[in-house]
Amino acid sequence: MPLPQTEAPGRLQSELMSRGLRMTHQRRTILTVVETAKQHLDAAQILRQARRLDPGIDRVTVYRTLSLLKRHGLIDELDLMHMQGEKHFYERRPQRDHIHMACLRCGKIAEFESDLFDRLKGQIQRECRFHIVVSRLEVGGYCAECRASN
Amino acid sequence: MPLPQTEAPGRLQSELMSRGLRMTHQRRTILTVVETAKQHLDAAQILRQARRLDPGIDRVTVYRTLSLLKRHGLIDELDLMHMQGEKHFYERRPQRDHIHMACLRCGKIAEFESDLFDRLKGQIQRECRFHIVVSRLEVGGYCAECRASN
DNA sequence: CTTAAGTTGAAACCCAGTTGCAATAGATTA
DNA sequence: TAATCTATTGCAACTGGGTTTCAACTTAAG
Ligand SMILES: [Mn+2]
Ligand SMILES: [Mn+2]
Ligand SMILES: [Zn+2]
Ligand SMILES: [Zn+2]
Repeated sequence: MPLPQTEAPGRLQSELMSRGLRMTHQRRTILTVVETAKQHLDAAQILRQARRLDPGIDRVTVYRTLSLLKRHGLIDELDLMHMQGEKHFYERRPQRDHIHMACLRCGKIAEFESDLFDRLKGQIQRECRFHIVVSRLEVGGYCAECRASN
Repeated sequence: MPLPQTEAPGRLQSELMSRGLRMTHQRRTILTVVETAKQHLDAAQILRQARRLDPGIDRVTVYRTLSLLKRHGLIDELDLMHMQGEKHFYERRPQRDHIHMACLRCGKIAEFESDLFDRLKGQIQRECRFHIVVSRLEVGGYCAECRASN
């Protein structure tokens, strides 16, 4: 069952519309999936979720929409240490960047915001005269639980 | 022409041998390539270089050796923002971690060591009780030259 | 030298992501 | 509202980076 077009646009959607991009039914669906995701989703998961709202949607449209969102800086692409396969994960770009920690034993992903991280980016921009558009800090290791139960 | 086996072993090589791993001719060749690389190389580049020393070497052996080195923490795997294709790049793990900056316009890769980065990792280990095994900070943006000539 | 386990190359395979193209659907204009 | 123009879509074929399988071959130990 297609989404009603009366649906209130989310932030991603209004962001794209304000940039003069065509708002298609498929895009609206994919944006909704990304916007309401509770964890980091890969392209296949996004496709599956999107198909529950609009069964006709094709995976190529998911990939195209993800690149569009990436190009516009509205989502971030993550590797999450490529713990199984080479796929990438996506999340709405947050107001403030965060770090991703991937446990190499249990696979759990944790997030962490840090003032030190913000300062580090500031240092890079100043000392390297490098204008940062996107940044990704991912660490792999062992979480507290996995270290305990060992 | 195969490398003479009298060749003095590099750090990677002696590290692997000290861990009781079999030192084959192919591994020696690949280790030499990685060890003497002047830039970040992807698997295909490593294969090409290795074949110049030992033409019979197969790409599957390159991939297997790279995973071996990764598993032993002797090399780091980088995305470098996946600026063309989905390939990965490799470098010998340095004594001190560094940050990679990829210019989205000219493609240049710069490296940067920072005390703030070391402190940030310390903070993560302490405050998140997360034992870091590997860390990767990559930023994409615009280098000084590209910002000037625009 | 013999032996046993680890490693190799070749070929087939896998999977995430991309490309080409004709049909379709947004947005704009009249 | 209808015509128009152009961006977007779905499908199918394709690409590229990396992996699996397995028989033949090395390596290191004894
Ligand atoms: Mn990657
Ligand atoms: Mn996140
Ligand atoms: Zn864990
Ligand atoms: Zn540049």
